[in-house]
Amino acid sequence: MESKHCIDGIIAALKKTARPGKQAGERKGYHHGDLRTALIHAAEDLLAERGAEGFSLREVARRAGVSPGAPAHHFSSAAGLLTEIAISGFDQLAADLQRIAETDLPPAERLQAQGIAYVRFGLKQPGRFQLMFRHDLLLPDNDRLHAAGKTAMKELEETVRLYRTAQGRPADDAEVMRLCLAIWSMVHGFLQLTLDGKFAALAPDGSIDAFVVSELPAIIKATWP
Amino acid sequence: MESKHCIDGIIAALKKTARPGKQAGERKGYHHGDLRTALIHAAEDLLAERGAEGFSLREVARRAGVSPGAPAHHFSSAAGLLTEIAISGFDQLAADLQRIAETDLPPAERLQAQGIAYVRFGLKQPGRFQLMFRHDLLLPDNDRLHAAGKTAMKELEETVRLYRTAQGRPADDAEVMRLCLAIWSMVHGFLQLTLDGKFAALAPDGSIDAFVVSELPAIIKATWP
DNA sequence: AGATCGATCTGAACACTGATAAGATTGTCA
DNA sequence: TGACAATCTTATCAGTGTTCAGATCGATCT
Repeated sequence: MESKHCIDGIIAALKKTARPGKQAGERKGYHHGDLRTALIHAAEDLLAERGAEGFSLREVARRAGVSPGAPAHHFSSAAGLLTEIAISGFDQLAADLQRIAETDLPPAERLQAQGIAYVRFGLKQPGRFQLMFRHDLLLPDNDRLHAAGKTAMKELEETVRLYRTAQGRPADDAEVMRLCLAIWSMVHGFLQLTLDGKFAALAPDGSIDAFVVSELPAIIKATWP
Repeated sequence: MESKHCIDGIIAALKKTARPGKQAGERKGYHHGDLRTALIHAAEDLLAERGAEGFSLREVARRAGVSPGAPAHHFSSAAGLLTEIAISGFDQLAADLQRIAETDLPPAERLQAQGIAYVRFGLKQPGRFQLMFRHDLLLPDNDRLHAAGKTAMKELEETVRLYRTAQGRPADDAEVMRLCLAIWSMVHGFLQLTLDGKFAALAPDGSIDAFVVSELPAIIKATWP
């Protein structure tokens, strides 16, 4: 009995890490085995390929080799599936920011690095990033989603507090919040405008990402030296 | 002959300003008379009610009292109609910014006022604003759209140039561009995050607009004094 | 071991969407 | 008046998310 349960756990873990089922038709029988995570993986792939607007729940089911009605047994709706992906996106973002917070860089450089990391995150995963800020595609009032978003922002908040105190300026909650909103807004807007192609004319050779990554540090450092 | 054409012009002008056809069934006969502008008005109303995601070309046709296929004779596609609305949005935004540029405020206050005007524009017309930055819903490579966007940004650019020279700091093209990107990114990101509800937790009494309008000036002035 | 039962998936609906094409209608112009 | 081009209707197509009765399967209980 006990050994059986143990083996089941190992098998389930192997299935998750091995990422099977990406090819349709790999299924053993009527039951998929781990459809929930297979759907999430398929959705992440689709999001990476076509962006948030090219997403389609039926296409995800198709890629998982399953009928259009199958996802309903694992997610309340398309928004439910997308919400999971948005949550893991905020988790990844928080991890990226935390990695910088744990360095021994001076506060100013730490702040700048976090801003750059925010933009890099969005450039690497445009579809996922834009999804994270499309509340019309996500479940409203989802506690885990809100919590994940706040966790990511806490990373920035702590850095801002250090930055202010290192500057010898007041670091009360109101001042910290204002600077948080300021830098978050700037990197977020910069990223959104980039992803929407509004800076296309500024990059002569057509490589927007290169332009963005080269100009952004100068912009941030000029604003918050 | 000539008087007839003249009268036709007057009638057409009256129709445009009077905004008829908002109620379905007001049509005289088989032909609508001024369906193109009626569709634009209906689309603007729908956008104001349900936002960019609630938009539907069929619903617009329904509101104009016309069949689903009718819009195809006036716009190449749904994106064609939405592009017209985005263009007029950039025109309005440019006018708002220009109104401030024509005042005799000192450059710093002028810059701050333009940032605040940008956010106010988006708060007043959230659906239209978000549409303006959803290139997946608009016609790609539309010259008039790109031109309208650039015109709006020129208003900001001139103010930035004044601001830099008034500060006695270098105002070459590269520096002006960087500051333009910085302030545009911040107000744009601030607005996007607000409209996506990411600041909802910060406004205690639930009135986000009031919170935003009260905090934004402090944030901008703290960043660019 | 065998029956049962809940979880899982299918397949077919339903009500939508945007786009397209053939035909009906109308205004205009020669 | 007749012809023509612009305009609008109607029907159709392919696609979407969601729902639901029924098929299938794994696991659990007797």
